[in-house]
Amino acid sequence: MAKEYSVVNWLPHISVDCVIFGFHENQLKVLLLKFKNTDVWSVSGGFVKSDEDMDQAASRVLFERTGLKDIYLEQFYTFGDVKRNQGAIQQHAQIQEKIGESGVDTSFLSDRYISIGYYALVDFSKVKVNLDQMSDVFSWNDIYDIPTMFLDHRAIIDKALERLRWSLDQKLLAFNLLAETFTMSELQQVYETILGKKLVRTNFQRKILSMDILVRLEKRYLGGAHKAPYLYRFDVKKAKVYLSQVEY
Amino acid sequence: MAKEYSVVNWLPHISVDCVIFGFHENQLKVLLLKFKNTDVWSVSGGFVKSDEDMDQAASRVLFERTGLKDIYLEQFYTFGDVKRNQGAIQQHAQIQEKIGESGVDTSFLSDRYISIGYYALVDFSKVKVNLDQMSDVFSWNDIYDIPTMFLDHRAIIDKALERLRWSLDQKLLAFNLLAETFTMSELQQVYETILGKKLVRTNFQRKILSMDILVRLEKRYLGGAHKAPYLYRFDVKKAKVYLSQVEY
DNA sequence: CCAAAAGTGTTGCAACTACACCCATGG
DNA sequence: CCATGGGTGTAGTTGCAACACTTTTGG
Repeated sequence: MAKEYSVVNWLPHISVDCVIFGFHENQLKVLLLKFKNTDVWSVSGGFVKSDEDMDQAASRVLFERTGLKDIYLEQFYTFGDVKRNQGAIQQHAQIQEKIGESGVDTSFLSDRYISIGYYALVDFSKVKVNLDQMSDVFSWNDIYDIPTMFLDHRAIIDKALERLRWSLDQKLLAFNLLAETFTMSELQQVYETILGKKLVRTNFQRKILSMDILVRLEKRYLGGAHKAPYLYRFDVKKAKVYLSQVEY
Repeated sequence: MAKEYSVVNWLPHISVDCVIFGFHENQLKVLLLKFKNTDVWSVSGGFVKSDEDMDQAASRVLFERTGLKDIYLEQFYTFGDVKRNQGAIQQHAQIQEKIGESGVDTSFLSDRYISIGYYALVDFSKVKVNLDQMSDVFSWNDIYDIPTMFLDHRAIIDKALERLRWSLDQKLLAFNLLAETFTMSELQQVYETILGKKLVRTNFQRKILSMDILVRLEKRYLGGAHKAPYLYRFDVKKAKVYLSQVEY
């Protein structure tokens, strides 16, 4: 009772899972957390406060994990099977035992949860990862190399990726994974790693430039013995014009 | 306590809203219910049992409302703003008062709910609508003529329609809105009403027939003073072959 | 000089659009 | 006969894929 004034009211049986994508070393990566003393990984999850929009809850989870605000977030699917955790009963027991040792209350792990899935696109270089209470390690995993995941988190990642591929061109999402300025070949590599296939440079360049959504800046000098590439910046206003012109 | 053995356990703060589409009089219709003694309409909603998958809950809601099973259902979005009901406080008060008169407990109307949105595609001629406790009238409304809706149900319908347009070709959904057999021009009208634009008959016909997903049956004789149209049946097996052949 | 970067040109394919036009047929 | 249904042909367009080729330039 003494602490009641500070008790946060969480909506029961509802969670938010946030698949965080980043681009690094020419590959698309997902941020994963490992439960303490186990080999089980998970995406970043959280709960929803009773006075909080779901989108806000997802933003909060993302902020807690990465320190970033104003990040691209998209809700993609809600996972609500009773047996989402089927085949993971042992996983539960193992995790509860291992984490329980550190004094964290893990009883919620065996409750039924309906989880609203979001994915986030972040500038890898800006992320400062904070672990949660139950995790001791984090990792940026290549999307084609996902380890054993908690519950149905593998399916959640797959569905997120499917939707990301989908929205990539429709919403010009690739730029959310890059720094402020980038070269054309970096952009092409983002496309290639997300779509999982090689693209022809000349055609890709033509396509992107014809959208008229980029501003070309000075060149990037790295001291290589060759011509320096141009840097580009994504122009939000131009992008809006472009997106509004695309028919539907 | 005497009734405790039969009490169903519902997940709190979670609801399922089901947008039911049908095709009638050459138009795409949505099934709406009107709250007793009010002018406020809603789509078909329900709650989720604690031992029930979300998809099952949606199927159950659909069955209760239409008497139909094994119907195409697709989850399309989850609505979770705290103020989903903003601007509808008066709506609440009005509805609670009006419906309260008939002895139905409506206290849940003012709770916060996270609603998982599904849409269903039904054969209009097979539906036998059952009202729920709170409604006294139902109506199949043209999608371009939606009345004042409960809470954010207008936004829910719009989002469902957007997704339906989207999945129409990808998943060959049009056939779910037609009877077992249908003519080519009926099919074309389904496409036209969903997409909201006229299509050129010859091109449409070529496109559909080239998919090789239909079986042509005998002609339909209605006694008109002109050539009778062919009837077609959708062939599920052929459709699967077609969909698996379409690249991505 | 030379390797990387940037850009142009062209060819061919596939899909779609818009029409013109023809044949079939029920009553 | 004739209104409706069913189908073919085709010309123009667009977008994209593939690839050859040229030009630029940092060090």
